[in-house]
Amino acid sequence: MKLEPHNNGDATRERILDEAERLFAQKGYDAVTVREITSAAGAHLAAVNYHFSNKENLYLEVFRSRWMQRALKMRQPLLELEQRDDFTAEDVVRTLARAFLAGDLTAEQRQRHSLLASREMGNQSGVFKLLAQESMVPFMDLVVRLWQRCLPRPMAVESLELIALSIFSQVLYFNFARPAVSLVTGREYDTEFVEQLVDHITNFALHGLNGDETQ
Amino acid sequence: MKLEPHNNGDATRERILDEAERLFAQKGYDAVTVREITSAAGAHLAAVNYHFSNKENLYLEVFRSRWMQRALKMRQPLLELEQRDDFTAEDVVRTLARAFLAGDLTAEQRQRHSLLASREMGNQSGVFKLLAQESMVPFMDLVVRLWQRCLPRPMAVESLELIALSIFSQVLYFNFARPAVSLVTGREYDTEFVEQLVDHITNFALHGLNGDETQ
DNA sequence: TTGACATACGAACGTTTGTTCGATACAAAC
DNA sequence: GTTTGTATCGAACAAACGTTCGTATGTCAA
Repeated sequence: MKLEPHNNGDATRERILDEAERLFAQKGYDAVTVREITSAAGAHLAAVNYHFSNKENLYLEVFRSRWMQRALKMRQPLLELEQRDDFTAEDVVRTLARAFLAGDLTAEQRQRHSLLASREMGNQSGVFKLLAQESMVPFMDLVVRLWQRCLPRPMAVESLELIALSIFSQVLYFNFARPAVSLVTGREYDTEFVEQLVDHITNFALHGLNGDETQ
Repeated sequence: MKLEPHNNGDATRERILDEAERLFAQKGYDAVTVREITSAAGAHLAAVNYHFSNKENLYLEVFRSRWMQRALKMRQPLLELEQRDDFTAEDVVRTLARAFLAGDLTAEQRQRHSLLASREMGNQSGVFKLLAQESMVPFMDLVVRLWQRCLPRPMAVESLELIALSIFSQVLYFNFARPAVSLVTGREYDTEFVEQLVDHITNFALHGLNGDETQ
């Protein structure tokens, strides 16, 4: 009856991580049960405690080995931009918006990413500290650094930080609040709409309400 | 030993609603227990089921009788603006930002409001539908209407909706993600910083990165 | 004083929760 | 073939969960 060999390598562990991330993003930590995770992963109930000692550590591991890795991937386009010697402020914003909304991850992965992040933004748990210190702060610093290199006239770091946060709040929101956005705009998150969103965020971040429409 | 009379009017009910809202905002629905709520409210465990039939209905009632009422209050300044016959796009944005970040509610109430909202933005529960249909959509419509009356040249409704969502995402984020914002900026949410945030959002929404600094 | 009514209380219910533990099955090493 | 180590399994645990129910205590009208 049993198809899988017992010496599975890390196959079961990985499957549990996958399903755990999916369910944690969808429902939040407390709404998900260990039985739900292991059942979805086709694993035994006790597998969570065997591979991750306990539920809380599994949650932490989701961030350490899944979320962080994806955060690095999403930072990559900006790092590549940093290598170039000519780029504009628009390049920076567009690259950022594209990385979060239309990068090479799947749509589901992006939503997961933002949902998990937004769930941790409110409290001050250990996961939040990891997420903020290891991902958010370096990301903000990078964006500010890029702007300082390409803006025609210098701006205060404090102002640039706030602007970076404003843009960040938008890409986060347009990802994790999809039901709300779809309801207000009446649009589905198809390729066309996502491209429009990238354009909008770029435009808005550059010129605000007074910006020219590029589309 | 008992100080409160048994015929309490709705005092116990109200106390439970208060503590329930506070705890739901802080921890989320599933992380809060009925015992925790009633204990914080100084009420009996069974009081929740007596006054609200069950936990889920208590959660719904928090939104119906607390959250909605506050949402109306926060819309008020914009409705007053609508009565005037002269106002600028800056007035609209500043009034909106001020209502969410520095209105006459307490700082804690504003954070609660945004935390509860952000928790419901991700899923499609019944509470979300209530929140979106009864509060968010009318709010967006109002903002778009105001802009259409005062902008020098007409803009497409779709563009204005996206801009309204962008501003909304910022005021929401700067409220519910206070730990993250404080960590990145190194600032506490004192009066001065909140005023700076209102200025920033207004400025950013009007001119984006290219905006003049008014401060 | 009595009755009806609303609220609060104590105590328990059945279920679900995360976790534990010993037994079992398999692969690789000796 | 035996041993060793890793992974899975079945079964159970104690604790915590939301909920229920009968009773007690108060208020107010008759």
